[in-house]
Amino acid sequence: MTSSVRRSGTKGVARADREQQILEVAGRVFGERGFAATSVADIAAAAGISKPLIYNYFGSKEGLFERCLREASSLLIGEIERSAALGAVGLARALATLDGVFRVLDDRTWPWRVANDPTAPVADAPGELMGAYRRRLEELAREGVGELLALSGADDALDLDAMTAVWSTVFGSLVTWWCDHPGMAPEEMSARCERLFGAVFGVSPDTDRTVPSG
Amino acid sequence: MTSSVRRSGTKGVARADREQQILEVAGRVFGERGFAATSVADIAAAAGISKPLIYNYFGSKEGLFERCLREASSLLIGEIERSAALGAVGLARALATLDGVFRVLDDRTWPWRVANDPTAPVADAPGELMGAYRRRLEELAREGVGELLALSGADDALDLDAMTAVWSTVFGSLVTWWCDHPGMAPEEMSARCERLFGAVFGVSPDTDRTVPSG
DNA sequence: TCGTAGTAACTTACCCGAGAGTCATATCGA
DNA sequence: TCGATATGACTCTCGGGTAAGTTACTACGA
Repeated sequence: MTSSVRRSGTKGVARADREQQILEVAGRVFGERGFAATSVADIAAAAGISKPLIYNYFGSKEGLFERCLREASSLLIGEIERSAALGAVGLARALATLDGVFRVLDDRTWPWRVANDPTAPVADAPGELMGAYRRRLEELAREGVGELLALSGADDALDLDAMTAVWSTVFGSLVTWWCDHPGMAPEEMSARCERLFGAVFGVSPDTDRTVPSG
Repeated sequence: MTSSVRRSGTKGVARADREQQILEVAGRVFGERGFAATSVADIAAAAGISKPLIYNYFGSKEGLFERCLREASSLLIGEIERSAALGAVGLARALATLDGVFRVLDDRTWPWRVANDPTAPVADAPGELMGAYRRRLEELAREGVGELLALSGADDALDLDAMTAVWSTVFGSLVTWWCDHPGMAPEEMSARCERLFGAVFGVSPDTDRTVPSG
């Protein structure tokens, strides 16, 4: 007579499957509480497995986080570069980028939260990855912002720098606001962004007024 | 013959003075590394005293942080309300508010960093304080944003909500960017903000175009 | 001008719990 | 029966918090 509760031993889950399952759960938990505030035991419990299994698969808490971060950043950067490659310019490009991000995060927002986790470790692999992710996004943002500033005749390097920082956080705050309102469809949020940009710039989005993306 | 290194016992510093000194040092360290990443021992070392003295004065790590946060939020909210009371409207009010914050933080930016520390505890007194600070700022921001949206005929409650979030982060990112560029004079940064707003809105600041503050 | 007692300021050396990480062992499918 | 999958029960370090003792300033009586 075997107990209904299996106490140890294989559960017949293949290594690759288990790995994916852990990554998905870990991403969700890291996304909710942040790296610093979640323990490996939390993740193990959420995944219905034991702590050593995680160490067996990922080596360390940082290693696990790094994998989540890698998935998150490649998902986001991939989407944003795809939107950029669409060829839209200015305001339209900004809206297309936002729309792409909303769609790719629909019903699975943890990649955004993980990629923007303020409690992520600064050193080692996660820190490098985070830095690379930020630099790439900033690069893309800088393009669009540069066009906008050039139009106004402003060519100060620090102005461009500051404006890029501002645009990045605008983009980020729209996505974060949407993440905090679960159940709102991507199209609905995209429409909202269009309205808001229209209200600020006083133009309709098909105008080729230059506005940053990314 | 007394040793040149005093090992324990009073150093002749009055309680009130010591308290102020610890608060200033703690604010700086909390501001640099964030609440979660700084230990009480770090602060003690930076202040040149021992850990128990901090507990004697402030009861707990959270208690110490709460005092720093209290000072920071009252400084910032005080300044922002003062700017609001100046009576400027729209873009001019936004610029006046930014200018006030730059001036009050000049050469002492930790209050901003502490008040915006993403690793601050969410529960208990610090959490309450942080929440109150955020709500107050949001209230002020909502005023100006509401005017702007009303102009465009947009009256959706969630639009207002999202736009308020965006404006708050724009404000925040300008201040944070400035904090990350030490040595830049408040007037210089204010001028920069004016240029940037001009580039975005395509208007000069004395236009009474409605734009949020706070 | 000296003890000397009282008190406020301060430190050393410790406790203790949380959480990262490890080891020996158990179970199962082929 | 062998190797892959899995776990219970540990160790160890870090950091918040404390108990108990040390030093110096002050007041005051002789």
